[in-house]
Amino acid sequence: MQLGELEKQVLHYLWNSAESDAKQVHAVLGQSRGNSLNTIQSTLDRLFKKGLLGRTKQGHAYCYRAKVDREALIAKLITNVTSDFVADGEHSLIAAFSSASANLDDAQLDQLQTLIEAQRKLRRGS
Amino acid sequence: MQLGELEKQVLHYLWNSAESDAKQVHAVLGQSRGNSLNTIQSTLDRLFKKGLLGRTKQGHAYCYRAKVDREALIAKLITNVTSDFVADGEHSLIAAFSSASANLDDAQLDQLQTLIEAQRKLRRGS
DNA sequence: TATAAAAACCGATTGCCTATCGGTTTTTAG
DNA sequence: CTAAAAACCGATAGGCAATCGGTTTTTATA
Repeated sequence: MQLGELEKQVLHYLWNSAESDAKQVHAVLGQSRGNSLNTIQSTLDRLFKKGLLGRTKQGHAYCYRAKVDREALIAKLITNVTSDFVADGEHSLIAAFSSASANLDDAQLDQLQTLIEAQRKLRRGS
Repeated sequence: MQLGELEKQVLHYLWNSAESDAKQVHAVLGQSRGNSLNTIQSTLDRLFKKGLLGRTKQGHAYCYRAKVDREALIAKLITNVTSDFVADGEHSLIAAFSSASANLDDAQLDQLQTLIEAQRKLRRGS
C-alpha cells in the first residue's frame, strides 16, 4: 500500500484530532497547502477505501476518523514492505528486528525488553 | 524507494547466487517469466542506480552482485516507509512492536527475547 | 585492422497509483 | 419544493516499474 504525502498528512491530522469531516480537514490542511476541498475529499475517500479511516454519516457529511492508530499502521507498513523477503511462518516483525537490531541503541533495547515483559505479564494474568 | 516485482525477484536471485551478468539472470528468471533480455538488463540497471547492486565490467559484460544483503535491505525499507510516522529518537520497530505484540505467540516472544540478548552480548563483546 | 556479434544505452509505451479539480448528482434542511 | 451542501464521477498530470525495439559502443577474431 502506497501512501502519498497528502495522505500521510491527513492521517497525522486525524490521529491528533477528534473525528472530522472533509471541511474541517480542509480548513486545517487544505488551506495551508492550497488544496481544494475536493482534493481533501478524494484523499479521505482513498484512505477510507484503503481501510485506514472509518467514516459515518454525521447528519449531512461523512465524519472521518482514524481506523488504525499510528502504531498499527507502522506495523502494517513494515509487514507489507518486508513480506516478500521473509520466509513463510517467520513473523515479519521478528525478521525485521533481526535485520535492524543493530540500529537500536541500548535504551531502545531496554524499552523493547520492557514491552515484552509487559506482554508476558498480561498473558499470565488472563 | 519503490521495488517492483521483477526487481525483488532479481534481488532474491542475486542473494542466492554468485555474481551474474544479465544473460545469466535472464537464463534463470527471464526464461520462466518470459521476459526479454532487455527487460532484465533494465531492471539490473535500475537496481544498480538505486544502489542495491554493485557491478563491474567482467571482460565484456557487467557482472552484477548484491550490494546490500537481505537484512540491510529490510532495515532500509522499514526506515523509508515508516520515517514519516516516527518521532526523532523513536524507533519504528518499537512502535510496531507495541501494536503487534498481542499477535505474537509465546514462542515468538521467546525468539525476540533471544535476539535481544544476542544483540546485548554482541555489544558487551565489542 | 575491419567487422560481426554481443552488450550497453536510449527512448517510447503501457500500466498503476497519487494528486488535483471541474462538473454532475444526490442529500438535506429550511 | 428548492437552494445549498456534500458526495460522487471522470479526466488530467506526474511519477515509477515493466517492457521492448532500435542504435551505439565494445570486443574479440578472422
